[in-house]
Amino acid sequence: MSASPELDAYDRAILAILQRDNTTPQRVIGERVNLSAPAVQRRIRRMEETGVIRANVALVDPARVGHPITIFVEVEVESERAELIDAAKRGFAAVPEVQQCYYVTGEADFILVVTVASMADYEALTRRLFFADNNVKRFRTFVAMDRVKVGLEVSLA
Amino acid sequence: MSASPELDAYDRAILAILQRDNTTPQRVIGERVNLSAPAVQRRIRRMEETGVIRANVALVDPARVGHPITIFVEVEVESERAELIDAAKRGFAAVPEVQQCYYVTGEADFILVVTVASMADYEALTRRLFFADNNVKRFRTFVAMDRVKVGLEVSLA
DNA sequence: GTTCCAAACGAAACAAACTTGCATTTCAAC
DNA sequence: GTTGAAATGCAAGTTTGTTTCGTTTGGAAC
Repeated sequence: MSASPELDAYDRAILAILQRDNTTPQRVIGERVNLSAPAVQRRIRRMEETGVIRANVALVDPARVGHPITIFVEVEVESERAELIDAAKRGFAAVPEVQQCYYVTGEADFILVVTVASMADYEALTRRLFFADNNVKRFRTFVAMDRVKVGLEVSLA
Repeated sequence: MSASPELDAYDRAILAILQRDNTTPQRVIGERVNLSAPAVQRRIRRMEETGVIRANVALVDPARVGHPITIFVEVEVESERAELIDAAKRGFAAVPEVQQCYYVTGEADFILVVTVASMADYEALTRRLFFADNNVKRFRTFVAMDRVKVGLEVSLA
């Protein structure tokens, strides 16, 4: 899971395809990158084992499963004592509505991406998550009007 | 792609599995949700056709492909004229390093998630993206120290 | 309660994709 | 050149995905 045996151009080409559609048959991938299907398969397996590929998932449209609202939250904490920060990380990560959580530098300490069914639900969430937590000094809310670009694709250029 | 024939408990159970691992065999899914493999298959295909499932992708660890730095950027524009906003959307979305882009309400107009190889690269990106654009009034940078929770999973509770 | 229809289901046959074993090739170090 | 480790392609074998088809289910109209 740790060794980084260096990715070559084949690996990158395969990743570029899988990042967009991991249902692409290995035979087709092989044709596009000029390798046989077994070679492709072995490279994929190796990248999965070494953690280059972290997961294979279906991307679901939040609006179609009852979460039409996406919200960004900047959270500022009172104390940055390590154990309090760790507790905050665990707390945020455990909430299903919190889709993403980052610990950041700058004018905020955490940035969260949240999906909810309604603003009322968001309001209830802020109560549970921020107002009930003594270590949260302040938070700022940004409601997404347009999800211009959504994904976790990484540039391989 | 538009009709919403309402998802039932089976569909949700299937989605919950696919959101975490879309390589799970249909038979296994069937066993877990109490359906036959063909039934599972038909439901998945329907959800793909109707857009509930937007894509099937491999999630790649950015650090392992040369992009160890994740950055949030709040962008504030001068004018919110529709055509300028649309131009900004297209411009941001076209940049490979811009992994996510949202048009938001609040103290900023856009929030970007960017992955880069180095701060020097980020500096170069800001030059191209913000300083060269007359409509960008100001931007704020938040560098991720810890990617506490990363994903696009949607709560189905 | 019965009839009818459309939608969804399961079992089995079928097709496609994945996986493994093995001989060959590649390439760098000697 | 020779050697050895690593990767490759081919072909066989296995698993998974897909289609067919007859049956069941769940309503709506009667």
